[in-house]
Amino acid sequence: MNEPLTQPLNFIKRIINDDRAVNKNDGRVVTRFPPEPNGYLHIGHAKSICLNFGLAVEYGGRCHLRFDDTNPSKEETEYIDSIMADVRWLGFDWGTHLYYASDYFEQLYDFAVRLIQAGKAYVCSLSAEEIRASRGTLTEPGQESPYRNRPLAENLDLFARMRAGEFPDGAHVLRAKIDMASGNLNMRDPVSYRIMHTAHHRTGDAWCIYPMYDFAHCLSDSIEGITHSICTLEFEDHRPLYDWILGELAVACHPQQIEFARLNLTYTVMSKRKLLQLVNNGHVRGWDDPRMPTISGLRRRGYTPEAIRDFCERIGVAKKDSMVDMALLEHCLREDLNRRAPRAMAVLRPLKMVIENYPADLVEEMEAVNNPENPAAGTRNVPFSRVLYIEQDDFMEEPPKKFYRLAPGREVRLRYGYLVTCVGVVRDEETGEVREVRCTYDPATRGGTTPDGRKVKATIHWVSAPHALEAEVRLYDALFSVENPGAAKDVDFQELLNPDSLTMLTGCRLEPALAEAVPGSFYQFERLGYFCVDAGDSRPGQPVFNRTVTLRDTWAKLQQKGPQE
RNA sequence: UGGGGCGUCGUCAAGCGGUAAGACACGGGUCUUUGGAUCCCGGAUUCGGAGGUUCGAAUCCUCCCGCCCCAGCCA
Repeated sequence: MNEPLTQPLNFIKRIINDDRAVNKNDGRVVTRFPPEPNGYLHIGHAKSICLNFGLAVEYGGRCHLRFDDTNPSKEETEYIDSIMADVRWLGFDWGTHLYYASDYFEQLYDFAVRLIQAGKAYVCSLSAEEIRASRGTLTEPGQESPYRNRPLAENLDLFARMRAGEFPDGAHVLRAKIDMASGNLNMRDPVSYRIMHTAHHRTGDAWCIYPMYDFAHCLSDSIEGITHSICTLEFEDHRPLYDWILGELAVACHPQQIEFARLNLTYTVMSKRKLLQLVNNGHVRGWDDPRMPTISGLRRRGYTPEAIRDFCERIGVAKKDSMVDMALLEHCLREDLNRRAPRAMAVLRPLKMVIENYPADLVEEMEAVNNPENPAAGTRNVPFSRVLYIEQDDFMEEPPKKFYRLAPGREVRLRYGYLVTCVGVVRDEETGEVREVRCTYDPATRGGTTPDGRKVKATIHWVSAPHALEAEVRLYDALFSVENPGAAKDVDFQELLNPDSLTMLTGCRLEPALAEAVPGSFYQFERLGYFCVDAGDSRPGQPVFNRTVTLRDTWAKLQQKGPQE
């Protein structure tokens, strides 16, 4: 019996279902995630990871992790480690199926020799510039290389000597012999091997010739028995070449390449090149800066793998170029964190409150709910005393309409505390600024209850001043101030950075239990947002918090819409 | 002017000839010891445009328009 499908099928699942219906590949599904180890993974890669590993899980197949390490000049071991850590953190497992294209260099070389023997490849001794010049243009065909009809034996000899290291970089390349007049530039005798006297991070100097992507990728897929080779749209033009190579070599396994649209997110950039620039130019503090769309950045920011996977599920898979609203990612995060994050009280911008009729030497332990969404999370005690800190934003001397929080003469609830009424303020003698608010409390309202049933418009959070933990809190906002920084044609994207993407706050006052918060753990600071303990800069007993995402704040929203009367 | 793709609500995205799902965002309301969460309700008379086929078209055909990718010895 088939279970009713909750999600409509995307076009890739449709293809797979059709394949299985005719028992293609004996009904197996084998996918692969093939990163090049030349940078850190980002949320766009997460989409691909969720897709490939997700299909394997769903169809009872497997997904390989394969490093596409065919260009030693830009690849590093550091990236391999981070990529594996990120894929695991996202919750996926490649089991024993960890591969490297470089593991196939010998086989790939043999395939190249076979192609030469079949008269389908030749050693071309034109320079890179000459090859470019003879490639033609988008509308004009290219010119055939004078080396195109080199005798077979000479090709074999030259190719062997290329491998043997007899020639300097650039002296020769191996080219597939296809069609210099093809409308598809990838088919105009593409380069398959180049000479590169560069040590490889895994094979050392065993090789001085390295295969190009088009040659290595399809054959690596074939060697691994991949059934569905899923990649992004820009490789659509390469599919004829993918199929040509596998066809000419008549390999037993000929995977099907399927292309989908890569992820674009508003207010950020997604190209490794641009992300690298942000890192190198010091616009962020590294690949794992909490403002980066990298997996490591999102992790440090406090995103959960669950939220990212949910997001990848919701955005769907299609072929249309698209730009997904960052608000959706944040929504997925809030939904996950709302369910799981323990609540705590924290005052980011402290304003002192003195409760005039509360005994100076009294400290009460007030019971607070850890997570109203999850009764099993229990309760905790929070100390309450005569002097507290409240949020500056929660008090206004002359409250505008629709501001329901504390103001002179007004009564509000201190969450889990008491109802208090503002009876005055103390000003700075110099500046006239409000230094503290003076209140009286109603002893009958302990815990924030109202035995007489009276209503107050607002409930605000607070922290007992003598018990507070002082801490640093970092507030993050969008990295860029425009929706699509990558689209700007005449402005460098780095000029579009949001100057307020990071706000460092010191002297924040947190409820004392937070001193024990462990790095990486997350909390909801009531009424403010979700925060996590920074995994890099926190010290025992002295956590640094990152704001992961704000809570919806309708007052803040009203303010943005325009000044209120 | 070459080749390859794509165009359904502000943003994603179902729909596959039988009369436009859903999500986010947005607006309104309910509720509330987080102005959070929850819960309701509202929205495309129409599917890039124009023709055509059909009893019937977002779905089929024709033409047109727009957007994206390709001229690395990068992936």
